[in-house]
Formats: sequence, C-alpha cells, structure tokens
Amino acid sequence: MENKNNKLDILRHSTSHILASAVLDMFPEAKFGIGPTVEGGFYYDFDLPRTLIPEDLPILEEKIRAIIKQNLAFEKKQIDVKKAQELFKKAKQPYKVELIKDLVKEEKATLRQAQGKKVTIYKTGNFVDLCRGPHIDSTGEIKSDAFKLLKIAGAYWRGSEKNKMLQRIYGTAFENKKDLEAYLKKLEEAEKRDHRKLGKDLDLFSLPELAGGGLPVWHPKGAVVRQTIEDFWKKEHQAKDYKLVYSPHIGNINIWKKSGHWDFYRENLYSPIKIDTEEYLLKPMNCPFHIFVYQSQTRSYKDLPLRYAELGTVYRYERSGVLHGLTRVRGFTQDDAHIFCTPEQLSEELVRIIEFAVKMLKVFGFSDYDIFLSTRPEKFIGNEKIWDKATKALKYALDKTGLKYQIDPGEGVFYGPKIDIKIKDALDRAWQCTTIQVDFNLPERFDVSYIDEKGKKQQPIMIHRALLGSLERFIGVLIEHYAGAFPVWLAPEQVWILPIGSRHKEYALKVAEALKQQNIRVVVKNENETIGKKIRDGELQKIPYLLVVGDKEISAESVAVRERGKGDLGPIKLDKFIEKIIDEIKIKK
RNA sequence: GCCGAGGUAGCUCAAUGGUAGAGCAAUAGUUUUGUAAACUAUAGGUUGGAGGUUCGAUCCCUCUCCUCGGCUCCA
Repeated sequence: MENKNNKLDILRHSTSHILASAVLDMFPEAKFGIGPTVEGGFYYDFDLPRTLIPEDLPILEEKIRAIIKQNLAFEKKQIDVKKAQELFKKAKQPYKVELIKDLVKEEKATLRQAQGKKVTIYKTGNFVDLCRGPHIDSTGEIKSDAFKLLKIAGAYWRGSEKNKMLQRIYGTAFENKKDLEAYLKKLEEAEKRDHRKLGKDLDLFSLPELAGGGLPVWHPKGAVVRQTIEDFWKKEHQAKDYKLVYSPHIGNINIWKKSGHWDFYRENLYSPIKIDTEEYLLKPMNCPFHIFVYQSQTRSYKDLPLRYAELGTVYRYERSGVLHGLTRVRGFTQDDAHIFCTPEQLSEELVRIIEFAVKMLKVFGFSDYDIFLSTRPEKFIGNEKIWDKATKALKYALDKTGLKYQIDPGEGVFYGPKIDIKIKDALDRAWQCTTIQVDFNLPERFDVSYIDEKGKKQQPIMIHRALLGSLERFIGVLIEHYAGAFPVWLAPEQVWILPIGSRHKEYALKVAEALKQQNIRVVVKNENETIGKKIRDGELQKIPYLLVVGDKEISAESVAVRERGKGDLGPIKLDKFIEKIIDEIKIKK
C-alpha cells in the first residue's frame, strides 16, 4: 500500500505481501486490511476466523521461507477500477473494496472526473493485493535468514475505534542477517534500558497496585534525582525572572467551567467531588490559579511581562490501556509557567522561552531534537485572525532562533497554536517534552487585563509552557537515556566507600565525613561481604565512584578509585579526589 | 476504552484439582577479605481481590483490580 521508495522499505513492504500470502495459506477465509512499512519494519492487518497465538508466528515464518524459496515473481498489473472492485468483491475482500471506493472518491475530489481510472494490483503466487508498489522483482530477493515476525497485536481498521478491531502482525526484514541481528540487539538494548525495569532494579520508584493505575510513588533514590532536578529548575527560573508560585490540587468546578476545560476537555477530567454545597475538580491544569495570582492586583504595562512558574501537579484521566510506567500516568507534575505579556512582547518572549528550553534540555544530555509548530485544529476557540497572528508570532520566534522545525497542521490545542520539542534519546527515540502554547482564550474568559500607557484597559496574551514536560515523564526518559547510569550530579548515590576489612571501617567513615562536608552523597558499605561482592553491587547499582580503602590507603591518606565505566584508576589522594568530584558536579552549561 | 497475554516470597522464576519450591535479596553465625557473587543456618506465601463449581481450588468458571504488547489518545 503506502510506500517510501528506498530499498529497505521496498524489501519490507514486499515481505508484508508474502506474510499476507502465508496467512492466506493458513486461513483461506482471511480478509486483508493494509500492510505498510513502519519505522523498523512492517505490519499487515488481518480479519481472521480465530485469534492468533504466538506459536503461529514461527509457522508463518516457515511458510514465508517456503514462498521465498519458490522465487515467485511480483506481477504488476494496471486494471480498471471497476474490474478491481469486482475482483476483490469476488475474492470476498471487503476491506480492499472499501479502499478502492475511497481511492475513487479521493481522485474525484482532486481531478474531478478523471476517467478510465486504473488501480495497480500486485500478484504473488496465489495472493493478489491492491497496491501502489513498488516491489522487488521476485520473492527470492528476500533472504530467508534476514526477516522476522515480531509480535501480534490488535489494531482498529483504519485506526478508528468505531471500526472493527483486526489482528496485526508486526515484522521486519533486512538486506542481510547481520543487519537483522543488529536490529534485534538494539531492541534488546532498549529493553535493558526500560525505565520500569531500572526503576525497580535501582529502587527509584514503584507503581503500587493498591494505589491505582498510573499513580507512582517515589522511593528515596528516585526522589533524590527528582529533588536535584527541581532545585536546579527553580534556580534557573529565578535567574530568568520567573516568580515561583504554588497552587492547590483541587478547585471549584466553576473555574473549569469558566476556562472552557469542562466543555472542551471533559474526557480527561475526573468526576467532581462534592464539598459542602459546591463541586470541586482535581485540577487538570495550573493556568487558572496563575491567572488568580495575576489578578490579585491591578497590573500595569510596566509590570509586563510577568512570568509565574510552578512545579504543579495535575490530574488527568488517561484510559487504562495507555498507562505506561512514569511516561504516561494519571497524576503528574508539570514544570509549568505562564507568561503574561503585551502583544508587542510576544515574539521576544517566545524567543526567550525557546532558547531557555534548548539550554535546559542540553544540561540533561539532549542536544538532538525535532521541533514542531502545530497550527489550528478543527475544534477551536477564538477567531481565525487571532490564530493567524499567534501562529505568525511562533514562526517568527522559531526563525529568529534559527532552529529547524516542521509544521504539524491541525495539531494545535483548542485555545491556541503551539511549539513542541521532541527530544531524541541515546537510542534515537523521540519523546515529547517541551511544549510552548500561545493562548488568547483564557485571558478573554477570565477577563485578564493590564493598564496601558494611555490608562486604558488592555488584554494581555498568555503563554503556557513546560520545558521538561512533566517530571514523571522526563525522569522516565532520563533513566532510559542514561540507562540508569546518571551523571554524577544526578546520581542518587554518588560515592560508595568500600572498606576491605572491618579494621578499615573507621577510616571509611572519616572519608565519608569529608565527602559529606562537600554535600556529596556517599554511602559506606560496611556489610560483612567480600570486596568483590561490594564492587559487583556497586557496579550493578551504577554508582559513579567506588572508593576502596584498606591499609595502603590509610597510611597514604588516599582512596583507591574505581570509576563507573572506566574501572580501577588506582590510588588518589583524598583531597585530590574531592576536588575532582566537586569539579564534576558543577553543571556544565 | 478496545484486541491479546499475564499476576505464585522483596526480586527472577518453577510446580500441582489434595493448601507450594529454587536462586538472589533479608536475618543470624563463621570468615577479615585488594577490584563483578565466601560458607553455614534461619526465616519468609490467605498463589492480586471477590464470588462460584467441587468433599477439596493456586489450578476450572464469572466478575473486578493491576501489569505487559499493540490500537486510539497524550505532558
């Protein structure tokens, strides 16, 4: 069906056809959906008489190998739309018939009355598919040992939950066995880095069953990471003239009726809580509270821009099936801020924010990202003129920073256009974190104002922005990015001191005290274990520095340093080591 | 929410229609260790929860909660 024309995609898409052919062999009554390539492979959707089980995959792989061996040609044919309709109707392929119908519709819209319309079909053995191509010439071009079926999943026909759910088989194919193996290894590596697994192994957080879905608790070590990020974040914001504020976790339902969230965002809100005679909601957003702070006084144009920042915890209903570790939860803390400014200040503020975001992400080791500018969606508030103006301001700001970006049409929020930054982690996977949204809806609804130079009341523009997104998601991503081996400044435990024997305990405590004086997070491992065991534990816990101390170190006032990833560095004078680690903890900006 | 797979000790996993076992971790003792796992012993479980079938359920059935792979959605 859909196709990018590079060699690997053609190979993969052709493999998906062969998979379909193998499925047809297994289930003669199978109905076919679509079988496009996706990042890393391909899939094909089927409507089958029974549910597939994992054991079916090796059987299908065998069948695919048999087809490859036969070296069947991919025969391309242009046929009349009408004929194609009949062909697939006769073959009892309702999904294909539907696709042809839509193809015709599409063409009419663009080419009016295009006539003599043809569609392309491809035939491989007994399997005929509606497909634009291109394909490889024959099945023999696929290497028997360079493809693999990966998993079975449910997927709605044409991606809509109103439609029937089909069974999807994911697979991948490569030009040779080596590439396939490298790919599978990468998947394995991703699994090893999974923040849910590392969260358990490194004792960072957990999702207690009794707490309910998507509600994590932070263990002491995870809390250190979070606290360190929060402290850094607050300091940076204060330095950039943001004012830190706090707001409550619930609020009167009238706030959200006024803001429009009750109407536009209902499916993400939790049911109201009755308190006395009023109804309250768990807050899904921090913005109204920041508006209240703004409105606590009459504001002058001289006060603007006014920037309020808060690590604000919000609660949003997420469907049970989408919850995922720390990256998709039901209660999360946004590193939120709202900026009130005049229309003239908008562009400059946006530039400041984009630069701030990029700088912030860099501190955490993310320097590769994709930037998206999302424009007006179908469901929106306000008039088109003001949308255009805001979109232009965002574009202007992006152009001024010189960063590359793409337009994501129709993906804006209901109250305004936005810029999203998706960071790429160590495995090149994209994660959305930063979001910058221009809002002209809330100032209007809450009648937010300032007094201009002429003493006249004006409406400010409001910018919503989160740089890290949410602390939960961001730390989840960080864990995967660093594979749990946090840089020294973030590591929950920065140094372990390992006395060789019990007579070295006293010196170990002395060293620990010296490090603690410098606010270094240090643990003395006094357990009755061999040094080998302690080192193993330290490595598994990804501790940046393991300091072995014994007789030699005591007499030399030194420590034997083992650095994570570098092994034994040998003895270093204690003062020198302290200097080294202090230097390393300074966040490099 | 939907399709599918699961839930057994803190962790990783085993077993059975007759109320469960290993390794690691924990605890105690022995050992005093020089760069990735010392030795011995002890303790640890309403088999996610509720109901049902059965003489008897961890196992079979129903419901529910949670987790996992996807779909859809998203910070």
